[in-house]
Amino acid sequence: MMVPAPVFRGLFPVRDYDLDATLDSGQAFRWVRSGGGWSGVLGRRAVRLWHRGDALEAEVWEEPGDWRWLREYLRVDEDLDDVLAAFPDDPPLREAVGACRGLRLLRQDPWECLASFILSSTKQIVQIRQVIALLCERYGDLVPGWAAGGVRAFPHADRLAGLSEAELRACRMGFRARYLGEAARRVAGGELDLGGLHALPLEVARAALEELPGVGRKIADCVLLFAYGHASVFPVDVWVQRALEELYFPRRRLAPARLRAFAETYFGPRGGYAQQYLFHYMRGRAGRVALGGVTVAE
DNA sequence: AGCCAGGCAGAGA
DNA sequence: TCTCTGCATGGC
Repeated sequence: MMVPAPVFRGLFPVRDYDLDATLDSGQAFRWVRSGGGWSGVLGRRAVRLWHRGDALEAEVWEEPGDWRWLREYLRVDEDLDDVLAAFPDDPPLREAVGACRGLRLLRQDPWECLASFILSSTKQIVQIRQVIALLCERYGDLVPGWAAGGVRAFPHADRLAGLSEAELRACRMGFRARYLGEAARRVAGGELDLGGLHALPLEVARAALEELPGVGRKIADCVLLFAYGHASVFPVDVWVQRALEELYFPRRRLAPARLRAFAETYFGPRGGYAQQYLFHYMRGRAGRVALGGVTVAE
């Protein structure tokens, strides 16, 4: 079987960019490790990425134009020093940043981001990946890529809007099927204008997202942070809640709303970045504890 | 074999 | 405002 060779190549100088941490930090769910790098699909473009010394290398199968679509997704022009300088200077955050310096936020497509996080509720990240992979395999358009027959794009809202709840449930998404279907119908029907949210103030955009069934504060905040670039937004999930309670409020129990209120003032205008470092730090630590459980007995 | 997962909605106090 | 519960599914 002939596997088409990528025909276009781009090189993007970067500093402090940890591609592995970034693409495997639970903000995007379709990147797969391959050939020492990563394979994924952005919009209708298949992309492979590698970290090469002081640059990121990209391969694509269609005319890339000025590459702006990729530079903006990866935020290669964002200066990490500026981001880190906006953090409060405290031991927990220093530790978290030290563990994965170079972790970045992406700038994702709003529909894919919204749909993905609707599917994320009470699911492990591995499972979210599986459900999304299945959804794409069944309902995504084929685009030129690393496989001979093409690779699957993320399904458009209007494609999913035409599916029955049973068809969605068959992608193993359980009770989230009703939520995803309804979101797809409202987006496809123009009732929710995702493009228009860019121009709206943060609170208005958040309220618009929370109108969707199955979308509460946490999922709305993930979309506002990961797709719309609202850098101060601080999504609080179970991991981040654990991190805040353990690192900032040991032996106290705060209601989620109070924890969020603390986080959004304390972590400042780039709080969303701080949140991502804490999230990744806690996940990595949990993994190491699980793996190293035997060797701890010294 | 259970516990729990990048939550949310609805009900009840 | 806060707490409790049901919800599908499957990894570990």
